[in-house]
Amino acid sequence: MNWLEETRRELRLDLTQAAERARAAGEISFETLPDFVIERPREKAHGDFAANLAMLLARQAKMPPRKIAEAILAHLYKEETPKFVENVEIAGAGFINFRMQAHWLTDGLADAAAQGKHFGESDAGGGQKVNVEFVSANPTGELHLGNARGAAIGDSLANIMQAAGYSVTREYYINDAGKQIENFGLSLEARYLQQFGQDVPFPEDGYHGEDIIATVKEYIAAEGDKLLAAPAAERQQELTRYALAKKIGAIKEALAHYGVEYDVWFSEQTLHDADEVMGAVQQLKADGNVLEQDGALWFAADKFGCEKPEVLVRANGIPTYYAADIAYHKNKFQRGFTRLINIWGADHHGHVARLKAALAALGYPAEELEIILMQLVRLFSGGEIMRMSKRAGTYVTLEELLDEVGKDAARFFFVMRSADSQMDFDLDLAKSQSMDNPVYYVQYAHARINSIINQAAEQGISLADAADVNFGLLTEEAERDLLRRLLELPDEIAQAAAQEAPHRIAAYVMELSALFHSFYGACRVLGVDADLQAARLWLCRVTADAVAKCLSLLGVSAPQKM
RNA sequence: GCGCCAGUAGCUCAGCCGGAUAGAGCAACGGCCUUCUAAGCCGUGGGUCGGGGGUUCAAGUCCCUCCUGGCGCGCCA
Repeated sequence: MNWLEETRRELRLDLTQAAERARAAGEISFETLPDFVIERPREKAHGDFAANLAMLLARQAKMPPRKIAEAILAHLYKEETPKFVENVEIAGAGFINFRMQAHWLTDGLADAAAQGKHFGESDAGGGQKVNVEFVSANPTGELHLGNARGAAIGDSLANIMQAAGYSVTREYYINDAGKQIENFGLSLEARYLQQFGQDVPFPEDGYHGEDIIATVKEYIAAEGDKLLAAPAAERQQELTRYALAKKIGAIKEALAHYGVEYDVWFSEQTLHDADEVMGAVQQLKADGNVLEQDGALWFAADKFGCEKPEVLVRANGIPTYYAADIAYHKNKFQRGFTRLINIWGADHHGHVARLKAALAALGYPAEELEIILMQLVRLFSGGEIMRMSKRAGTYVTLEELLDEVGKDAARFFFVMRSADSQMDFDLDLAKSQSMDNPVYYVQYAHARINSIINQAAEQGISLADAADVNFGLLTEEAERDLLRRLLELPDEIAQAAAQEAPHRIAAYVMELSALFHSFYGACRVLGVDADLQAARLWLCRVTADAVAKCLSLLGVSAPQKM
């Protein structure tokens, strides 16, 4: 339970009771009390909390909202004394505004201080088992900017949901089966044979990258020419196995540099090996949801809200990626997850409806599969949009990005924007002016606070026991503005989790930092009256912890000094 | 043609279940370093929230329609 939530709960109860009494007294009439909100007004002049109850009752009660508000107020706090409410007034179109007593805010700081590093966390998620799958890039290549965005969003969302009381598993789906892997094997084989002087043709849509040649050379250095005599199928298989392990290792390493660690690396091949793909197809068939046409097997997706049927098994007998994906998501539900979140590039959105349709046909709650479609990252350089192309040298890998701007700036940059806004990534800007990244503004706030606390320690002043501190001494406007926003941290985290919107945390921590910088300019911490100093030191401590928590949720470091 | 996302200050973007006078950063201009980090603070200017209609006590937010940009609509993944 957090301070704001607790307060809102009490105010809601108070208002509900007052409205019931007003009805009992025959002053207003309504069937059921509407689901009103208690919000924090943007304008400080409107008090600490505002309720829209009277406006929502207007229709039922057939009275003007302000009259209703008056009737409710006539019964509010008549029989009991409120714990924190200073006064209540009617304003605007019929808002009921609550102004809290001064100590309500500072008691909130005491409450936060007592929670220590856990301040901000909640059990809003109720321990729900959530699977967050992100990046899942093709394991035959390197990670690029789009993957970097997906990784930042997915990992941060997982962190945030964990802090909000969900039980989160981070998962990477390895597409190590299917046509592109077959192609990969053929490419490797061709390069392998070419290394031994054989003039073999390179597959038409093979992997032309230099990295394939390098991988083959590494293999030869370690294992020699033993595959020359092997049957082609075995040769391809062995080279594929070796190269995939290398590639996946490199992907893991790049992600680790980016601060991303997965709980599960899920291999698509295992689904085929365990017959889960055909198993899912068979289940759809048994339920009469497939049809045969042109030699292929189709899922009747049109029976489940889609436009047309979709191919599950090709005429050549090989199941499609779609069939494997159905089996994969079925597998996730079977592992006990009750909520599935996937971060996908916007170019995959055509796949969403048919995947949900198939899961619904299999009897799973498709609405618990949430697919966050992340708009694509467009590379921008010299004022022009460029295609990501290896040949033109405009292909930017995650590792290169990390070398250029570093983990903190990269992750903050990507998680600052909401997933559904398109991003233009200006390479020149990222390289030349990374200091413009707001991440430094936030980190600077953390370093500044740390500096104050360190200096206090050097003067032999340590943080007092929070129970002994008179937080009521914090009366300056800058202190109270900071504190007011600080206490919203648990709400912000819970809301970012519920809305699956990690960018909200970035926005929040920027605001919190701005409020701290203002406070810093307006109030001295060290060298003031000892009791005031003790209270301000605590305000600093809790602020620093809140900033550090937000940054850590975003995968960004909180430096002690800058 | 159909579907998804976007259109908010000069630029990049926030804006939570509809709430009161639409915000931030950057850019521009003017101030503030002999006291805790100036990677900072304080102040000023800047808006038909793409256009039009509708619902509502209340619309940037919901509905309809049109315009513009991006991405999809494969027996690819």
